[in-house]
Amino acid sequence: MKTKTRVRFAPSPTGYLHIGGLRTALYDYLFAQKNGGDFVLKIEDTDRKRFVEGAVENLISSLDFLGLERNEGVFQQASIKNDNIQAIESKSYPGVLEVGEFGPYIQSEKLEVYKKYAEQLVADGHAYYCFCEPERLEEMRSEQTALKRPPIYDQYCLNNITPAEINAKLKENCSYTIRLKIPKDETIEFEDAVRGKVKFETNLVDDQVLLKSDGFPTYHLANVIDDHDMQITHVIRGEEWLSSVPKHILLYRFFGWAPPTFAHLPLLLNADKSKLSKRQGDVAVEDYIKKGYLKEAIINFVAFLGWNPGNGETQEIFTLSELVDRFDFAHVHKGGAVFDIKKLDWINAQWIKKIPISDLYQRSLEFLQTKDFYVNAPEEKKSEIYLKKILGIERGRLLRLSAVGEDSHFLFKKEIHYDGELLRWKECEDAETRKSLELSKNVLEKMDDNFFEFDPDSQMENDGLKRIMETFMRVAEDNFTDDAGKVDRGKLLWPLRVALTGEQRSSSPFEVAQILGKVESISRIEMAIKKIN
RNA sequence: GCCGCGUUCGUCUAGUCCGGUCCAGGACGCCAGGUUUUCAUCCUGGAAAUCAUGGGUUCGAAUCCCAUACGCGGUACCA
Repeated sequence: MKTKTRVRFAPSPTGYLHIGGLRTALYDYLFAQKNGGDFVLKIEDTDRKRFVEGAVENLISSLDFLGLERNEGVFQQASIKNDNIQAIESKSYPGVLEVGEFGPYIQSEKLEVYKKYAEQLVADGHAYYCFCEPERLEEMRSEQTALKRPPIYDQYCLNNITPAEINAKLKENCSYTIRLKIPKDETIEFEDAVRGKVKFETNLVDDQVLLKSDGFPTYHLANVIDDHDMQITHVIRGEEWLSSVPKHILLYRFFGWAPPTFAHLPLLLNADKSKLSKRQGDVAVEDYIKKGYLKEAIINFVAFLGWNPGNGETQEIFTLSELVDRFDFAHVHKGGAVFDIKKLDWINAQWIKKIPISDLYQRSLEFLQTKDFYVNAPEEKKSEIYLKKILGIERGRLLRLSAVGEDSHFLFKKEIHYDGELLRWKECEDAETRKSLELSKNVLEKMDDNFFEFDPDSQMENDGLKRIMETFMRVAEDNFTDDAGKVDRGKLLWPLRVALTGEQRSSSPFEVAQILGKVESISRIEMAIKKIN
């Protein structure tokens, strides 16, 4: 019988969800979904020194926001879709829930388990107690480095302390650690899902501490035990873990367990190829969300950092479920990938154009509420339908949600202010400009009111806009064609656009007029005519 | 230092397993031109990689082998 695919994302609560962590979680999700498997979230909080308050909750929220659903492990009430699911509240993190039969999913809650296994290893002769002081270890290491030898524990406590002495020390409550006893002269070889065969000589592997003197396990011990307890079949993690795999393989062997498949992902890099770091830009997923990147775009972009669908595929924009269909380890890259924000911007712009207008509206509101032009706008210019109309013309030029409305601020104002000189098209005389504006005004006055009504949610072509445009184009041809038969549409359209927007650059006058409506458009033109005198 | 992993346009990458169709394809960015005035969008075109370097195998190598260089990761009672 084929065992069910089970993967896990195992972040440490030392801050927020890092973009590299997201990439790992994404690949976990994609791989699990693709194989009809389970995706488990557990928390590795064995390092109390680096623990950050609120980080667990934040990690969960970020994954939820991005839509990377898990079916087991650590949750928050809001992320549990099914009311029938049995959840236990965590003791160490109030409000955090644990769901599933293989818990606890928080390492600090299963300390006795790790200790029991560590002691079992000692009993079986695969690990030993170590009473060395940190100072001695440090001294030993610097001596080794000075002699240009690999810094490795010298096994002092393995060779120089009798069982009776160990018992005595334990009775005295001496501070101790438990170290893994690495066998000599062995080659550990394994098959990595992305890198292929990798081997290590055990003689160069340190007798790793498994249980720290504070009673907490190290990553190596806790990780192996958890993955076994939780029946994890594929361990997907960053490349920084590759060198510790021999320790993990040995642990699996000593416990008599079959190791999972390992897949070590390439690193994410800064522009200068160093490991992606905060110094050179944002690394927290929530920073990107705050800047107005859509979750779809973040996922789309991150998925392509180290993976591609292969086979000459030229599609670049993928939904989460399309990614699930295509994902495989064969196309995961081995080399690190530079995080290029320009490409993210482009993908974001594509997604802003792609999502339904009602969706764009919902997501834009929180950004709009931070803008003065929105806050100070009259109520009728804050209506859902009006905002959707604005978004309809803005989405084509918007890179990030955080800039929403900025290019259309004149649509939020009752009155616009600008220098009348801006109305002049090229070398035109004032009289010509005035004539042009009078003409536009006339055209608008005679225009069918229906042209100005449209449903921003509709997928259908905006017929009114088409008609408004056609009308003005015809008028331009009729009035501004020179003797050579060349039309200078700018003579009509530039003053019109400036009159409506007060801006040097903006959307087309047709779109703006349609949104403003007939009455307001005309009054803005009248305003403009006054400016010329 | 030692161990491990990597290296195709500025960037993300296709192609590498199964050598010829690759004087290396796509995308972002950049440059130029075009469309309905401006900006943006969109469209068309362009510049951009001696496939890290050197050797070997072969009729033929980005693709196979070896060496070197460079980069990165690990080398903790951190994950």
